[in-house]
Amino acid sequence: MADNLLPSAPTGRITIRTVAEDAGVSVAAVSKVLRNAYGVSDALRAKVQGSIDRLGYRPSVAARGMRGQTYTLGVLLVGIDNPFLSQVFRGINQEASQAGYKILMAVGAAKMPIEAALIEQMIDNRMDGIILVAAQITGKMLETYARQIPISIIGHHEPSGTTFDSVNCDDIEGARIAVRALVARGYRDIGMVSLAALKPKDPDVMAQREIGYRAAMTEAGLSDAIRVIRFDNDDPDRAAKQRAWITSGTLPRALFCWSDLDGVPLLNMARHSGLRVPEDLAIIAYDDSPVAALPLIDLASIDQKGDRLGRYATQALLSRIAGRKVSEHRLIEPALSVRGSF
Amino acid sequence: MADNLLPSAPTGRITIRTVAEDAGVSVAAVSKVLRNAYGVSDALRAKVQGSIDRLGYRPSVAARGMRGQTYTLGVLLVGIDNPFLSQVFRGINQEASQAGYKILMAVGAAKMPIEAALIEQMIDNRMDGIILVAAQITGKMLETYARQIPISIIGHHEPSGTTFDSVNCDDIEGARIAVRALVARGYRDIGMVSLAALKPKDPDVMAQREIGYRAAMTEAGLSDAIRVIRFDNDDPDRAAKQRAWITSGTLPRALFCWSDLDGVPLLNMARHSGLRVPEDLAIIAYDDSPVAALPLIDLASIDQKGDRLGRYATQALLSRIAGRKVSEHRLIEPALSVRGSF
DNA sequence: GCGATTCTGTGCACCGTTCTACGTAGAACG
DNA sequence: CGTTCTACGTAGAACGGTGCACAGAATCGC
Repeated sequence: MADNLLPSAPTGRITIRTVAEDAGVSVAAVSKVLRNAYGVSDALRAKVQGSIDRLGYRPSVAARGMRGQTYTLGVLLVGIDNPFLSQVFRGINQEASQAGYKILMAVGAAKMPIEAALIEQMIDNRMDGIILVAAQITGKMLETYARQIPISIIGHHEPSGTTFDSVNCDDIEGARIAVRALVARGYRDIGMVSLAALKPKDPDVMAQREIGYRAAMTEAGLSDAIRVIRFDNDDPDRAAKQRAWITSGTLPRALFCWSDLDGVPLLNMARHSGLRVPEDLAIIAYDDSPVAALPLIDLASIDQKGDRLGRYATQALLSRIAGRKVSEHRLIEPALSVRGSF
Repeated sequence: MADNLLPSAPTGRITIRTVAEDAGVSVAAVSKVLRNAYGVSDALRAKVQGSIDRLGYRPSVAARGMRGQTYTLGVLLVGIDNPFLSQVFRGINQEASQAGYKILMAVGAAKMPIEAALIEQMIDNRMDGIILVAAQITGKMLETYARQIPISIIGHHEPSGTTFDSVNCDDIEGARIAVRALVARGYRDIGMVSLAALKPKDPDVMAQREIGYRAAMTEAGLSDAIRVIRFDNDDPDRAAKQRAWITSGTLPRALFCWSDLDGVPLLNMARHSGLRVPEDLAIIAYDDSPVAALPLIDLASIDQKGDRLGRYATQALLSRIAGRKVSEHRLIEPALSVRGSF
């Protein structure tokens, strides 16, 4: 069909060869300067650097990727519309750029096959390492990929993993903090709002928060009041079902919600349907997103310290790339942002 | 038995050579199958495809990038925490994956030098094309980059540009719609909240919205009431200044706000400080983000149809990659999401 | 029946780097 | 003054694909 291949290359690309010629040295010498490799005199370095600057040369990542490093990290996010993720991303970006690494990211829609394809894409693109943020990918596939490329993961509790590193906020403790705070205010009938999980996997942050919730309830002698309400993330009638539940009259007195993503809408529905928060319904959610902090919302929430998660995960990845062989699993402490919703 | 006489190490990565050996054909033949190139019989294609599937072969993007296409598009977003952008991204993703293209994205923090560096990075990474979303980059640099790589841009009004394509929501019209809606309800004293711009550039969406605001006010015979209030995006005391303004008693009766990003907080501050919306202050903002639709917020907003912007921009980019030479500048119509805030 | 014209598949020269192995000049050594 | 070090620089083979030029087989036209 379209064989009108017009070679629109007016100016030949500036390659390492152009630079070498310009500086009157060998290609290998330029490469050495580029990589700060051993065996370059100051005179040669200056000469080459001069040519590089003058010509505005930039090495081709593609060509680099065929033999050496690309100095690029891949970041796989579950979604793009979650403000918690943007905190994490900020942390990653900061740490990576400081170390002279570039970031390319992809968005995985919380579906395993899509995530797998994206990870493979990153491997194909010869990234030096990958950071997975709250990915759905399971332990087995994770191990497989981690053998092919350094991986650092956020939001996946699997401290037994040996081929990858992880950084997490202590989700069990986060849930505990929330429940304890509610108990301290005198609430007894405390339910938890979670996602539907066909097979709740331990590594999942959600599972951890449920564990924390149950533990804290039991510790407070409230094991009889334990109640987990689930809303399927893929359900098209999700909002309607939440609304129906809020107005059903069967609500617990207080709610611990897995995320602001549900917490904010639930609080909205409650107030809108005439319930007073916290007088009729107390809520503490998770993620401490900016929306939760709005005066009209004023939703208490557990702060996961996303930027710190991002920074630590990047540090771990870089040290793994640098050669570390043993895996590292770090846990940071969450905190409650107290607001008027409980 | 099958001792490998050829240098293809059994342990090494599965390359095009491995596949060729396995299928008993030449490397060139495999490459042809990969690229759907001309001159391949069905028999050969089937044989090669079989080997590819069996071996789980995936071509190296880096190697491809050195000669041919990478089938990867770069997306540069201004930020990650803006819900409007996630709509756009969804549209891009949908259209690109349908055409067999992969997406890699980067985030530019609305700073020109950072954006420039990221664009260069994408060129270095041999992306087939780039989509810029609401980038700050100016016309001149844009032209320069567009000569090196196909570029399609969203949120940048410059229909005179010949080297790149653009897709925009009609921002002048969007502002007009908002002002007209306010006028129709009887409001006269209508102010606009905008960003601080040292030198307001025409291509900027903000400038366009201001033009629309002024035009609509003039058309309604309200040119005397024209009033633009600016808040610098980089000001650390931004929130405090907004709060001070809201409580200053010098507010206009109605507000057209450049984005929900400011509209939602302003509405919050207003209600929180005792003002009734819309009885004391009417507001229409821009972007129609999910937060605006929350019952407790209920903020009227101009819908930019982000996913359609994303889809069109991707289509334009792909057709440009396919060989189109003349540039294409498309404009789509915004719409008002009516809510209780005015 | 024979040259001309498709149709298929192959060989090989790239693409722009990195990296190993090696050559060479000058300094240090005995 | 010859020999060994050391430091610097170079040549050339990868890396994993693409795509041009071409050869051999099959089909066609007359």
